[in-house]
Amino acid sequence: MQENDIHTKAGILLNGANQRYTEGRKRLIETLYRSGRPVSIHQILDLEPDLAQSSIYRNLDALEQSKVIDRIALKSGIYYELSELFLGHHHHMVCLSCDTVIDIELSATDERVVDRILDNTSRIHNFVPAHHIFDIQGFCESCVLEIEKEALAEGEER
Amino acid sequence: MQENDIHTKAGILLNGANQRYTEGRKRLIETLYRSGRPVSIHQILDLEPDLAQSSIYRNLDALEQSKVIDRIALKSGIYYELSELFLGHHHHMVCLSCDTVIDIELSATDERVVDRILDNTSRIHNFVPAHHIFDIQGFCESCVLEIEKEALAEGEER
DNA sequence: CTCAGTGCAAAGGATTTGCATGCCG
DNA sequence: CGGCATGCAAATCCTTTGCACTGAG
Repeated sequence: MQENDIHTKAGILLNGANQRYTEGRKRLIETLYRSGRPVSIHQILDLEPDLAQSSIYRNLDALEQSKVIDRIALKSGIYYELSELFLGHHHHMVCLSCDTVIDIELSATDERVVDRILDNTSRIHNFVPAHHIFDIQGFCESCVLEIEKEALAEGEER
Repeated sequence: MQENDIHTKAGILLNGANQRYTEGRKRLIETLYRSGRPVSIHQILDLEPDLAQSSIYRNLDALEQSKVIDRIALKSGIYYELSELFLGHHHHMVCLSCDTVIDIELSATDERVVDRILDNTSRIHNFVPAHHIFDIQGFCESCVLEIEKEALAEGEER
């Protein structure tokens, strides 16, 4: 999706929720768009040093409620990204070493399988399903290389 | 697993991590065991009013590092429960209305399917997988009844 | 114009830390 | 005993709130 389309769509979503599309909100959306992956609150505050912190918090709330962005809870904290209305349905891979989060997509088949499991399991427990979270935790390529290098260095010491 | 066995096993795990099995830690484990579901930090603080807050935080950390308990990050906050070493591998169903979290198990077949998807997806992205999180978000039975009741009442008003 | 959004500063909560004391091993 | 764990209070960090001012519609 083009950056222009994003702003148009975000404007419509905000309007529909009786919210204005202000400069500060536009900035946040651009930051999320450019990052291309979930961004932690800490990172957002760093990336937007000249927006008031209080406005950032308030705007993230407004954008979340208007369904422009999604809030993601991970062990390493809260992250935000453009909502699935922009990015489509997807999942996350979280590196347990460096806390980086990347978006991934399952094949259509796998996604269908996950959906079926979701429905069956929900039915068993009289639960009305809304979403599923299927996140993979592990170690990203660069951290694995890092870890292997350290292991090697340790081995040589002995 | 019996309560006695839990304490024995917890003691071994703590010992292995050079940690003592103190009264305060025992209390926390009992609270988690009795709850039978993930418990939020807020709830833990409420349930243990005569333990110092700082000790609770420190002990939750110590227990997590010793793999006695698991920390779970959800949109509604941080939760703790006995680790999978005690409860076995399982997943969570989170009610978006009342924030209750319950443990669920997938059938062996479904679990195998999820594992296969996990492995394939990780391989594509050069990622070394450690765990997967497959949590279901939706509305629990009692909240659905509640919501339906309200909808009905609204309908009658008109 | 008018009201929602902003910035600033202060309040409020949650979590962490320092230090003297207690208790597990 | 010796050192880790505890309790208390203070410090710190994160997030929310109040209020006067600005800008979007």
